[in-house]
Amino acid sequence: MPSLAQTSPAPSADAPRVQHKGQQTKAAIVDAALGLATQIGLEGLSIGALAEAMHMSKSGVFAHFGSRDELQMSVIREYHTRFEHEVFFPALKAPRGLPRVRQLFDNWMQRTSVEIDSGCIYISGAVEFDDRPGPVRDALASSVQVWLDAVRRAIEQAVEQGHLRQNTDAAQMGFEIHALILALHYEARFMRNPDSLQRAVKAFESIVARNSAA
Amino acid sequence: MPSLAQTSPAPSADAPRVQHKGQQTKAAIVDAALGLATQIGLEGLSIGALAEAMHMSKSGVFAHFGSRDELQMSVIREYHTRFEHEVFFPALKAPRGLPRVRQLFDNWMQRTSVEIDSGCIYISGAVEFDDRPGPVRDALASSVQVWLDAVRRAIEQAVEQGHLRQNTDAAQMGFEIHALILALHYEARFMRNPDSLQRAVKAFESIVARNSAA
DNA sequence: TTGAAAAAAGCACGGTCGTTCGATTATGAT
DNA sequence: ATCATAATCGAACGACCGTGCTTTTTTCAA
Repeated sequence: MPSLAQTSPAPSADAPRVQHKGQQTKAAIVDAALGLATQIGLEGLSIGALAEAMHMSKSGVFAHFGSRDELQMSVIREYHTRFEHEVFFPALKAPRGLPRVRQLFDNWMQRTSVEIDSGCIYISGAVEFDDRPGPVRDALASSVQVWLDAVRRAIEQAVEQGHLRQNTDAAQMGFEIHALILALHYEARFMRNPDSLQRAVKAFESIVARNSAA
Repeated sequence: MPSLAQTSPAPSADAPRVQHKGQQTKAAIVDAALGLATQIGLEGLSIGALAEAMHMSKSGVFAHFGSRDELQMSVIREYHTRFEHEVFFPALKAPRGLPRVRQLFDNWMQRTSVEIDSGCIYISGAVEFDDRPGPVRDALASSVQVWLDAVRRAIEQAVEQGHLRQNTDAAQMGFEIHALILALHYEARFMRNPDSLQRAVKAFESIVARNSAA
């Protein structure tokens, strides 16, 4: 489920015409599952704990997915969608070019800051599945790749607009920005270092300055 | 178990005079446990699987540690020691200042590159324990902190030596270098992007250049 | 070579896991 | 209101988990 709209924000035609009871319940389960997964990871997410949180039986929850893999992938899809709506789409309102790159990073960092308390499944999932082949890993990796590509495209546009130096390596700059997000998450969430946010901001400005057009 | 020698490489006086059978076995278990933990994480490490790998009974393995926590902490201590010997101590042979900072980063990156196949428990552990208080988390966090502090000290020395600008923010530079390692691990190991290593090298050079004395 | 101490094994326990299946209840179109 | 269908439950399964106990085997010094 790529999206992160190369062209348009997509009509999100997932929802059926009339919401049957089952679909509402399933949506509620996925919502609760996402909440659990951000805290204890996709691997730590158990059907039993999820059922308890939902005040349902294990088998009642299970029936909506048919397998644990499907449950995990549903969570990933939901996370993808929310990431789009909280980070990507709002940044499209900023003018194409450097302003939009800044807005993307700001939103991304903002979300990561919130996730200092809740956790980010793009980061925890990468660690949990980096050695475990299968459909869940694939879904996670492709979801992340779609987002990283979107960031790189925004940087390329900033070059085209003349905001960044003509010889800017967009993929390189994307790598360095991604690095800052990972360090922010690591040092703030795990090491409990409160300076991390301003460290990330400062480093971002250095990167922009270095690649800025004269 | 800090070390990462503020002053001297420490005589490592852990080993008893005469190695009794038990200690040899325990060392072999910890070695195998570290191998398992780097692949499937400290949380994924199970006593049953470890016993099977050692061709021992579960209770035979268990008796050496008394609890799973102790097993995990033993693994962390072992990793700490190896990290010291593979990354930190060798870099001390480089002259104090920028050369040593470069050597530290090179060794660190080298190790991370190897860990693209095996995994790094400082990274996976951070994700697994960022929300789980307890002695294991504490051991892990303090072990990481000791290393990050050592990197920062090396940068400070490079400032003192006049290799880096006088107003260099050593903690900031340490943050940015750490970020590159995290991104290298993420993009190479999880995203399977082969360009990651040179991306990290290039970014490191940018950081050094920006902070270099005129 | 003996014998105490250390190490390892064997077995069982309560618990949680994902999953299956048959029975039961709730839903919603006719 | 009827009734097929969808949703949920309850119980059970085999597997694995960490851990505690008791017994057997191995080690090593006297």
